[in-house]
Amino acid sequence: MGRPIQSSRIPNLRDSIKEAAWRQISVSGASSLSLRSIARELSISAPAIYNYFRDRDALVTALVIDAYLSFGDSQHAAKEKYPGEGELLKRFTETGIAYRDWALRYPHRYLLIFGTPVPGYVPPQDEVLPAMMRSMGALAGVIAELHLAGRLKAADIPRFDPGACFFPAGMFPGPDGLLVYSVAMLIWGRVHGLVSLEVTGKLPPFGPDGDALYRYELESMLREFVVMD
Amino acid sequence: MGRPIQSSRIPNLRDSIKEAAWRQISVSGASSLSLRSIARELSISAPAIYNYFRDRDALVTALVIDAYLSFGDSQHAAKEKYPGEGELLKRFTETGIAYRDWALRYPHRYLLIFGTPVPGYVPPQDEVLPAMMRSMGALAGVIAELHLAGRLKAADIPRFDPGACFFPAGMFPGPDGLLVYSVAMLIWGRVHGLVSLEVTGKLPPFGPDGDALYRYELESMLREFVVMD
DNA sequence: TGTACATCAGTGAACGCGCGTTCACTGATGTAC
DNA sequence: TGTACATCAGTGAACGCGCGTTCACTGATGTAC
Repeated sequence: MGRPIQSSRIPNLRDSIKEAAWRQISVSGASSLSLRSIARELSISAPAIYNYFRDRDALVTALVIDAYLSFGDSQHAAKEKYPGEGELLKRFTETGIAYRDWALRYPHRYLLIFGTPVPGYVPPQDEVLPAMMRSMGALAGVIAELHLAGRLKAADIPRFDPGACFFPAGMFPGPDGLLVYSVAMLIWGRVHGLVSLEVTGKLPPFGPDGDALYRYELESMLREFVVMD
Repeated sequence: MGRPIQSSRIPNLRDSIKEAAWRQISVSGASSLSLRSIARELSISAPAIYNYFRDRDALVTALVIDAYLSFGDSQHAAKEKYPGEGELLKRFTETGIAYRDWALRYPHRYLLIFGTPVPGYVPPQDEVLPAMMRSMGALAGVIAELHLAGRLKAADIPRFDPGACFFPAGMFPGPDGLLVYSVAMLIWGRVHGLVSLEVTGKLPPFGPDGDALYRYELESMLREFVVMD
């Protein structure tokens, strides 16, 4: 009969723990994430989790990083759909649409990284920063490309000082990086506004009119910030 | 010597409980609000709270309503600073600025009503609705007034169907209420976007450049939606 | 091939903690006569 | 003015629960000889 076909051990337990954690977050939010109930769901004992994560906070940090990675993948994939020099506007729009699509597909990931902070938890900057910068860098990069192509309405847009910002200094290098930063903040604000209202259920979500509202905003940004053909 | 000057009872205990609750929320967020720790802070026993609130959820609901009332007070006060017929633009700007000022002054009240929902808690619509509609009605009212004065760029702005929305049907009566609704959603989205990024610490908060960024957005909305003089 | 051993993922019991809520109660207060 | 009484805000003990984390352990697995 040979060895037993299935071992009692779960393969890739580390990943299974994270999946169970996401499932719990989608039910009751990140602040009430519990190691014991994850263990219960996986039919393992709670201390077993400590073989994979130093403590509860380390698990949350891993989730935050995964969320940024997944978000970044979707942002860069969208951006790379239109890599041509003449496709800058399409590139912008596609990346903007991907922002919302990802958020609606993974609302709890979006809220974990962009929503109300989890009380009592501060993500360790040194661990999270690379994934965060990569993900936010996609849309910011498109804006920088628009600027390099001389297509930002540079004269009309005021420069805002980053100060002590979410984004580290040096994220927007090049000539007049402040302009790129300022446009990025304005655009991020508008995009985040609609998306977070939708994701928290305050706008009619997932519907065709959510689409229309959002697309209108993207077009309106182009009209306002970009020199059209 | 007469009666003891101070009784061991706290006057206005109901209010004291709510104040202690806000203090706790500002430290560790609404999701970890605890009746026992409120009691501890007030040096009373936990069951005493049940004389004033049916249960924990009832306390949260009272906080939500208070937040809407406080927000609504600030919105209507700002709006009434410029009641004249020729002061429509100032009225809009002032109300918009009050939106952010209130949020920055009471960040946890803002997050309680507009942030990530408290897991496991759904505010009872029938209790919360009046305070909510009054507060959101201020800015919406200004937009309706702009429309009545024929100053919305009606032709350029698409109409979005409210669908199953945060706002109940009938919030925007009058001719072409859908236009008012659509503009209100667009404006709310932009306002909420910047404000929520600031309130959650993702933009440099409380600084002069937060001011500038926000004022730029308000002006940009006027340019986009309103027929200027 | 067979045996001794090291590894180490996962266990079960225990620690000390805080929570919401209930219950019978107490004791100060104000009122009625 | 003095007494009997009703009211009811607040108490203390108890209920059953879930939590993160630690600890010494077990027992299956794979390796060295």
